[in-house]
Amino acid sequence: MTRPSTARIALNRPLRRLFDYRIPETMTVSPGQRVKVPFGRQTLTGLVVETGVTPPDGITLKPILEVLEPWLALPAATFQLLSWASDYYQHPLGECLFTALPPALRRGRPSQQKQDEHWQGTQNIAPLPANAHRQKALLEAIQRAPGISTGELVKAGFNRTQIKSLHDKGLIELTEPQLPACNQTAGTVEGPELSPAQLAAAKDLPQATDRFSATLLYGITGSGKTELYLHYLKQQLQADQQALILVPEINLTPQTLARFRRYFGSRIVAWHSALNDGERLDTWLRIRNGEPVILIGTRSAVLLPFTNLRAIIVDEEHDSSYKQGEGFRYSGRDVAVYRAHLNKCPVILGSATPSLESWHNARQGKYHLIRLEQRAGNALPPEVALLDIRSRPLEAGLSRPTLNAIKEVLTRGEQALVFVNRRGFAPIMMCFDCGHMEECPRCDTRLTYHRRDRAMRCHHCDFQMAASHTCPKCRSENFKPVGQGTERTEETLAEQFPDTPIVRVDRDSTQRKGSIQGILAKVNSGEPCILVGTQMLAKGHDFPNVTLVTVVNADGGLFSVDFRAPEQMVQTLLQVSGRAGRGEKPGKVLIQTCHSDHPLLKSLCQGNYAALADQLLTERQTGALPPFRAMAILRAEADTMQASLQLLDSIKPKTAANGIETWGPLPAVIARKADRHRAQLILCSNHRRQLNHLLTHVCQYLDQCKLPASTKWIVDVDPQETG
DNA sequence: AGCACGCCGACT
DNA sequence: GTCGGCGTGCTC
Repeated sequence: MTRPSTARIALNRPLRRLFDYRIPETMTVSPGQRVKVPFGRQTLTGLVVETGVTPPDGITLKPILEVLEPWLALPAATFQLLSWASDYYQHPLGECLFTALPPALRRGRPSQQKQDEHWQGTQNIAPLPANAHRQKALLEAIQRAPGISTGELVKAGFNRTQIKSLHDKGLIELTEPQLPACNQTAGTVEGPELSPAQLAAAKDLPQATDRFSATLLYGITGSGKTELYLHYLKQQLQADQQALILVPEINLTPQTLARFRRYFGSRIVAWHSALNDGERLDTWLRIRNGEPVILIGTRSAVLLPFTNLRAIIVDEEHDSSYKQGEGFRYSGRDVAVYRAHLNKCPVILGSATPSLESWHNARQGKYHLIRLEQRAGNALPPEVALLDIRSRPLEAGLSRPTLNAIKEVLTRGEQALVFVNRRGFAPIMMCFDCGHMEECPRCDTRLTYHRRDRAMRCHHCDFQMAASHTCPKCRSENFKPVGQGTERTEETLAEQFPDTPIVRVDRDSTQRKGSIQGILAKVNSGEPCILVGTQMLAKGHDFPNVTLVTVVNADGGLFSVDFRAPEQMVQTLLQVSGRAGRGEKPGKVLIQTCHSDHPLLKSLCQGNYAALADQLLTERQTGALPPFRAMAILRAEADTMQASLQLLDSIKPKTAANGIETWGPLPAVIARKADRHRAQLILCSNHRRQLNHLLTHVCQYLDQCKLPASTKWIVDVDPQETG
């Protein structure tokens, strides 16, 4: 067999092309290996994609300069996963591959903790010189223990020259490391105690097999999904196997980790955005070496180079933060399902409010559905009621009956939670004489008013200015904040309940690191208090003494331009409702709305997400929307709206072919952001394959278009936001 | 993305 | 006369 003399290399550049290089005769390279190559005038780190390729005509190949380490930076399975994702999400392969490397390996030198080479014998038989006793002994040692490392061989009295000599003769070859011995501390607890309902669900979870399976675990809030995950891993995961648990960023708290560590000790390893480069490299190498860890991580953990992954769990699978919103726009959840598929292992998607995508898959029988519809312990599901606030006087958004309900709870010595759904409802300054509202000079947005420092800020660029006391246009003094923010609600509540502590939880009040932990500790002391907050309060936290949840305004999601808005509204409201009555006391939820007869809100009161999801799916089917069709968005931004629209218009004719439907091009909902004019073209198809092919074609076309540097375009497959 | 080349305005 | 602005083009 002759050694290949050429290699195709991917670079960490936003280029939808690969570059071919000559492999010097003294060098061997394999796909997945890191190399150093000349590129123009610079020297870059590249990843080998393929060897033995035929380079394009008329190009003289430059040589690969160096192989950075003998082992594969991306093992075959991970490499395959990323190649698929690159194609599916239409993002350049080089950038996809490099996002799966820790920052320390993305450029520059080989890792400091240089990994040992591991050896095994080959099929080749070649005579060794009669006097080569040491080489003969070395070969035997390697054949006795395939996977033995250079370091171990040196310790056994061999030297590197002897190893190199056998390698050059083709008698030994590089191989994967053996699994390292576990020197891990075990958990202190055997396994979680399960309720009868949990036990029944546990029996229904997939058995450890070498087959792909996808399971949707639909478990209402407080039903104890985490215990099920723990139980499952205890039962099914063998001591030498790896598992992955994906969680949304804000759920990855020290408490979550501690809970898992009680059962699995140091086998639990965390992966999240707060790790530094050293910790990243360390964890990455442990995974790469096949250490049998159980990794709990956020979105990007799904791209880690597991070599023995036998189970994947995606918690809160409906959470929109699984979709990356920029660059390589992958969905951690969807990549996880594909990874399980490639890997032939089970994946479990868990949620109290499953995404319509997963719900649809379950209804179609693609996913196995497990229902867990009983709360653990004695907790009862909360009672949900609508409160129509049309023609009712409001105090900073709160009606009299709502305030009375809060008062009642406080007198019983319990706690209340006031949820402000701020989305699209930020406080703005308005003149009550001329109607003037302050706008951002660089964006098509209103400035929002921040009372704390009397500043007007744009939430879409970095613009800010001092707030004025009088209308800048007509000089009227009748210039006041309108709309609902957490600050105003907090203020009003403080007036109404002067003797009760008010705890505000939102991005501003939790900016100081760790302050949320302090806040939550205070709440869990159980003293009567009122919690005021945004989305952050809806997720995962357990407040045993909260017995009343009020939603200031539920109507934001009912009439939005975004087709996902109703789904997200229902999910958020149910998640926040789940905060009520998690202890012994029953909980109550009061939702203020101007549309108490809206069918979606009426169903919400039944507390039955399954019925709601069915209802929402019917609407999606009628509208021929995802998950019934595949969707992608082509977005453009330029110095003028005309340039953006023109670019998209030039694409539209190319989509006419076979079953691709397009909407637009239309200016984005926020048409101008930081003085850039934005537009989009929505593409839909009944056949994902067809849409994918079209997108490949469109990207190819746009790549070769000579566009002005200021005009940018991107593709978003399975978009989360349609604005 | 970098990085160089290239062609027009305000400085020694 | 040059230093340097960022538009455009190329990287195996």
